[in-house]
Formats: sequence, structure tokens, C-alpha cells
Amino acid sequence: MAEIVKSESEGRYTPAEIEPKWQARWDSDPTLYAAEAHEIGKPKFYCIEMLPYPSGQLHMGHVRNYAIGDALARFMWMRGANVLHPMGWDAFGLPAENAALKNNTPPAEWTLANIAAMRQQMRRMGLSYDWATEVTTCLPEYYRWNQWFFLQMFKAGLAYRKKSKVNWCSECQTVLANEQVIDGKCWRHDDTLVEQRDLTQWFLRITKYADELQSGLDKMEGWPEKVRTMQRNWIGRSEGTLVDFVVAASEQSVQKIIVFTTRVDTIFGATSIQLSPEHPIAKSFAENNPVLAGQIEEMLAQQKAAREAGDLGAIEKHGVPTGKFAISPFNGELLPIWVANYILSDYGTGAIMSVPAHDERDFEFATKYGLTVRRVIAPKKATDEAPTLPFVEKDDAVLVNSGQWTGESCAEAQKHMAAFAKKNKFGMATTTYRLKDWGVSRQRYWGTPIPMVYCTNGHAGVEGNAAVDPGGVVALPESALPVLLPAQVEITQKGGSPLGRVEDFVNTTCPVCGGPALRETDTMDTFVDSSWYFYRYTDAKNSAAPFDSAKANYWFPIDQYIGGVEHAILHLIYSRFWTKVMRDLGLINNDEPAARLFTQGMVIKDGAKMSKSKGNVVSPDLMIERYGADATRMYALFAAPPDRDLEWLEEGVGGISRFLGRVYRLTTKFSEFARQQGSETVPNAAEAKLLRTLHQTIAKITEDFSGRWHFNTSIAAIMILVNEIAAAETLMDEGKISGAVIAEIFRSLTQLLAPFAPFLAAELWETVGGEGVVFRAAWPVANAELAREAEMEIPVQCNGKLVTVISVPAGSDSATIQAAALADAKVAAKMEAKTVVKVIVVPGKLVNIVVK
RNA sequence: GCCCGGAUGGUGAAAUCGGCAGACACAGCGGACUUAAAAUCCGCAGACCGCAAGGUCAUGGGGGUUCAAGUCCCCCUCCGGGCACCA
Repeated sequence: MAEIVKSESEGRYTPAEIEPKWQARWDSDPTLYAAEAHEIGKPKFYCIEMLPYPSGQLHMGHVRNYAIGDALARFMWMRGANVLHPMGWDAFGLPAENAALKNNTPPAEWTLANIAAMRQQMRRMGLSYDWATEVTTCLPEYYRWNQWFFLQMFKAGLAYRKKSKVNWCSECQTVLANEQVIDGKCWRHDDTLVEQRDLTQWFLRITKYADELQSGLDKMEGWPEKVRTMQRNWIGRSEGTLVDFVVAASEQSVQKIIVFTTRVDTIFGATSIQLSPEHPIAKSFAENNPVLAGQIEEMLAQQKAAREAGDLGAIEKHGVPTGKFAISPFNGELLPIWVANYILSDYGTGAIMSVPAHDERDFEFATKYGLTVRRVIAPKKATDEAPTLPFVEKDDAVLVNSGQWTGESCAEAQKHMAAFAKKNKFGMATTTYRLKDWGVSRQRYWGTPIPMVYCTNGHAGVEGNAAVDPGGVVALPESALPVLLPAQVEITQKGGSPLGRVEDFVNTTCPVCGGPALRETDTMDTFVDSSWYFYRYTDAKNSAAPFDSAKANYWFPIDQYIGGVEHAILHLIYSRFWTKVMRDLGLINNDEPAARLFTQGMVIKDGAKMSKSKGNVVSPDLMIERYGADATRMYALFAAPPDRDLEWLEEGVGGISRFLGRVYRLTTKFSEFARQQGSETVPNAAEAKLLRTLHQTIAKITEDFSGRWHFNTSIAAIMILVNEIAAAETLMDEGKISGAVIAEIFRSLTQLLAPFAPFLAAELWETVGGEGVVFRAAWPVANAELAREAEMEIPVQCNGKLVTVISVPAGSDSATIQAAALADAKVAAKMEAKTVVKVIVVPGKLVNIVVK
């Protein structure tokens, strides 16, 4: 064996030198992180982290998100997959306009400068993105396809205009989608109450897919249950029955009140009909009844106020009788018609049947106004006392006092009664949703122009408000795309769409008649941009189509999508919708965008989410400067499992940095041996021990990547390995560990580190003489034989309490273990003067001796 | 109100299938090296009692199942998140 050359002058670990060196090398090789041709025959792996808004600065939440995705992408490369790992910029949005106001910089300039800065930060982090596929949503080469999709949806009847109540944020000076209103406040301004305004706006018909969006969730096993639950709640599917109640003695034509109920089985217990104050029939009753009209106005005002306060539930229930009656089609009974402030016009039909005996709210209301309460549901098992009202159970309950349905279970009766209603043409089973169509118009500048014009010649058949809509709505032909966003725009907070003040933009010609026309001056919600961006990654330079279907079909669905849970309702529902639309347009084959979704936890400092307002922001740049990118990202993976919140402790980053320094020192010190291709010999005890830990570590990390993603324990395992190598340092110095073993240990260690600390791994791979790029070197395979322990430590308990730990040869059977346990001196002492009742031996785990 | 998470040392956490609770770190304490400090290395460390050997108590609380419970079952508390007069 060669003499060990000790190098006491080995260099210190200096990430500030190592990292820029490798960063420059990687930058100069555009193929390094590029996906390969589809024909390559490798399994594909599409790994994406959610694209950031280019605010100008990466924050720790980004670092954590990208550290997870980057580790996975690198691991998959090392496992031989064809990996697509792209990055892009969600570049339209209000902050650019705010910055423009503040700094007098055009939004485009501000945004592109931020992108350049953040791209550089990402490089500094050592993230493995294929920049050739970069997507920037504010560039015409991208947003022209938003416009193209909008035209396809318009043609398909999925994009339409309507006047309706919309959410208005006075701070943003724009309309918000329902999904952007959080507890009655703006998603960007949590101190700004959202107002309700009547405006004519563009909507996308997401409700057409409500059923599929809901049912698809059941099959999405690769998504967190939490996200699926949130989406289920949001879509709010509800199965029930529509029932027509005819207004008795209608003077004019027959008036029908259509009621939606999920409990048609309780209909014999209905003792009144309650209308929403906006209900057309309520309004018709008010026409000749000024008192009622005034009361309805009051209730409308209450609802508006409550809606804006974000707490509809807080309204005190209040109603007024109209003096009119409706006929129950099931028993011909006359029910008084009321108008009530707790009935919402935008859910169900805006009218309910009130069943006080079997509904909490109806009971409260009936009690307040002294309305009749009639019991029509009873527990299946008769009890001495009737249950207290309201009795809302429907399982193990049956109908009473309900005509021919008396005695049926609630579930049976619901089916039979809906069928009866349908047969007799006064109702039917139906499904309603809480989900509303997606309002996409924004009265802002920095977004995708909507490719529609209004012809001043007013083509026939188009409805519209003349003030807003001077003429007919005309879609531009595809050849007119892109509708470019004008560069010179005065940004003010004055309200109204900024584009409306750009005359060159507004005035155009009608593509149908050639006459003068006005352009739509609203822009699209930025969530349109992010609804399909990951398809564009697969063919980012395509100027003839949003993407090539063959390419998208190769890569989709996304194998792993990683991001924050804050997008559970917004981006993650919109992009599922967009996927289904694209599928129905024949562009793609997949029904869902992502096979697996992972939502990482937040980064916390001093017990609160990092934010400027709390002053607890830690800058990634500062961490990189002090400890290096490797230590920074490795800490983000080490400090907590990825799905939990992570407390940022700078001392912890220092600890990781020291650990990496130890790895660096040991590896460089023994690099001469690591370069040797030693011949296989039978390992001695110390060698076997090192190899055992190594192969256990390989097995553990490989498993962590494929299942639990608990990278904190993966990194802990690497630390254990390094601690053991350090403990064997003297033996290595003395030549008692063969060069072949040293080579295997250090090479594998370098590879195990590669997904977590890529800069150091690249440096050490060179040091140990590894061939090619470490991120493409085949991931080490755990050798079960080498990983096996020779001896097993078996705890011995007496009545469940630990007495001692014995050591037996690995693989010993129960009898051997039991004999060894009973032979132990400490065990014998414990059992003195006692009777052994039972001995439990779990091979490989423990022995428990039960004594009396 | 309904639905999803979560609660383990001074701190972040580990225990993957019911089998030694606290791996791996951070902070702390002690020591080596140093004129000194930093860096590095070695060691100690759940709480309580005890000089020690050792013992007792401990995974938010209370019950239960089991030879054995952080882990399973029942009830409760607190924290985070989602939905909510949704008929």
C-alpha cells in the first residue's frame, strides 16, 4: 500500500471561490441542463417549481421552493431520466404599475430589469434550469397566445360578456375575481374592503367544467388531500332537487317560484317560501306595494353591507311576509311567501322552501316569527321521546306525515320524490355549484390586451350598455394578433382603464365592416398567464402556435409540480380548467396538468412569515455571501421536512457551512486515494463498518427521494456518514483503510451530496477524479449485502421496561435471541424470585419478558 | 358550525409497519490547541432525586386496547389553514 501523503496545507472550504467558478462553467454549457430528444428512450421527468412574480428580489420562500425542485431534478438526472426543468416569469401585474408611479419607470423596463436581476440570483443559487425554455409572460411572443386562447374560447362560447355585480378593489382600481377576494378583502390589500359594483365584464365559463373539476379531484392521488379538499369546498358541488311552487291566484300570467333544496324529503314540512330580496317575483310583488318595496330595499342594503364586510353569516335573520301564497305541488298546501335577508340571489335559485322542523336556519326564523313547525322526519329506531327540533339527521331516519312517501328512508324519498316531480313536470333532480364563472377583465394597463373591438356601426344582435359598448362586440381575426400593449401610457391611479386614454390604441377599424371601431381597453387577469405557461415551456420558441401538441403530449402531465399552498384555489383551479379547455380544443391529450403536486411550508422568522412589514426578512443574497449558496439551500432542506413551516435560524446555516467544510477538508485530504482504482479485496472490520454505513446511507436517501421527501433526514444521514468517516481518519492516515474503499466512500459521498450542494459536489467530483459531470454520473446503488449489520442490538425489557441491550449475530432466530436474553446477568438479576409468565421475542426488534 | 393539518428537550427536529422516545443539528456548558481570540478538534447534555450505583417522571390533557402506545380507539384543550345563513 502506498504511503499516505498528508497534506497539512490543504485549503479551507471557500464557497466564495468555488461557487462562482462553477457557475461560470455551467453558464458556458447550455446543454448541461437541457432536456434531450424524445427519441432518447429514457423515461421522461417533468419537474416544475411555480414561476415567480419578478418583484426584483428572491426571498427565502423562493429559495426553499427551488431547493426542493432542484434536488429532485438533479436526482432524476442521476437516475437516468430525461428531465425538463424550466423556469419563467409571471411578469404581468399590478406591482409593475405601482413601481411605475413611484419611480417614473415604464412597467416593461422595471419588470425586465427585475427579471434580469432575479435570473442572476437563481444562477448564483446554482439552480439547474434550462434557460433555453424560459417563459416571460409580459412579452408579446407569449401573451399573443393568451389572446389566441381568448378567441378560441369566444368562438366556443366559453368567453362571454355580461353585466353583473363584480368585486372592486379601490386600491387596485380594478375588478377582482371571486378567487381573489379573501374574507371580503383584496388578496393584495388585506386592509381594503372589496366593494360590489355593477359592471359589464368578460367572463370565462369555468362552470361548464364544474362537474369534471370536482369529480377529477377524487382521482388525483398525487395531490395533497388538503388542496383537494380546498378545491372541493370552493367548487361546492351540491346535489338536490328543483321544485316549482306556483303563486296562488296570480292576477297576471302564472308565476312560478323555483326552489332549490337538498332535502326534498322534508317538503311536507315546508311551512313557508322564502325569497331573496333580489328575486324577480319579490320585485313584482313590490311593484304595487311601496311598503314591501321599501323593506326589500332595506334588506338589499343589509346584504350589500354584510357582503362587503365579508361576513354574510353575521346578518341578523329578518324577513317580511308578502301577503301572497304559493302552492306546494306535493300536497296542494298554500304556503305564505316571505322575503328574507338571509336568502342569497346567487346561490341555487334565490328561493327556498322553509322547513323549520328540519333545518337550523329555518327553525330560528320560524321561531322568531311564530311560523308553523311541522315534524316530517323521525329516527328509524322509534324512541319514547321525539327528538328535539330542529332534527337534521338524515341517516337512519324515515319520513312521517308525508303522504305516499311516509315510511321511506330519507335517501329513498329524495330519489323517488325527485322522479315524481319530474314525471309530473314540476321539478327535477339537479346539481348546483358554488363556483362562479371567472371574471377576467381588469381595468389595468400591465396585462394582456383583450383582442376584441366594439364596432361603432353596431352590428345587429349584440346587447350592450351604450355608454361602455358603443357598438357590437367583434372578435379580431387571428391574423390581427398580437394586439400589442402600447409602450407609452400614462399610469395614474385615477380609475378607468389606462388603455382607454391611449387614443392610438383605442381607435381602430372593425374587421367585419371596415368602419370605425373601439378596442376593448380592459386587460386580462394575470392568472390567465399562469394558467397554461407550463405547456409553453415544452416549446417556448414556437411562433406559429402556443406549442406543438406532440411536444406537450410527450412531457405532460407534469411529473412533479412544487409550490406554495396559497395557490390552491387560484392558479391550481384555473390551470386545471385551462387544461380541460385545451384538451377539448384538441391541443393536448391529458385531462389534468400535474400528476403530482407538492406544497411546501412557509419560511418563518421569529414566529411569523417573513414580510417587509414585519421587518423579519432574511435576504438570500446575504446568506450566500456569508455561507455560500450550497449551505443556504441545504439549510432550507435540513431545518424541517419540506411540507412543514421552516424557522430560519442563521446559526443553523452556519452549522451546515461547517459541515460542508468538514466534507471538503476530508475529501481533499484523501483525494489521492480517492483517485485510485483499487482492486477489490475482502474488507477488514473497519472497512466493512465504513462500507456498511455508506450503503445504508445510499439506501436511505434513494428511498427518501422516491417517497417521503424528508430531505432533513436524508441530510442527517449524510452527516452520520461523514461523522463516521471523520472517526476513521486516523485509520486512513495509518493506511489501515484500503485505497479502493477510500475511493468508493468519497466518490459516493460526493454523489449523495450532489442534489443538495451542487457547487461543492462539482468541485469534489473533480477532486476525486470522477468522470464527466457529477449530475449525470449514475446514482450509486445500495448493496444490501454490504449494508447488512453483522451484529444486532436487541433491547431486553422486563414488563415493558428496558433492562439491558444485548448483542446477537444478525439474523438470529427467536430461540437464539431468547436464550441470549435470559442468559444475561442483568436480566437474571431482575427475574430473581419471580415467575416468568411469557416471553415475547420480536426478531430483530426486542425481547420483552413478562414476570410476576 | 363543518372539513383538513399540527402540538415531542432551551431550539429546529427524528422515531417510515405498535417494539430502546429525543437520531441529526442549533444554542449552551466543559476541555484541548493558542500569548490571546477566532477557527478547528474532543467531551457533556430531557426533567427530577441521588456523591454514585441507580431510581422516578416524561411525546398538549383525560380515558381505553396491548406483553408493549408519540404511533391504534374514544373524549377534550390549544394553535394554524380552508369553507360557511350555500338552502
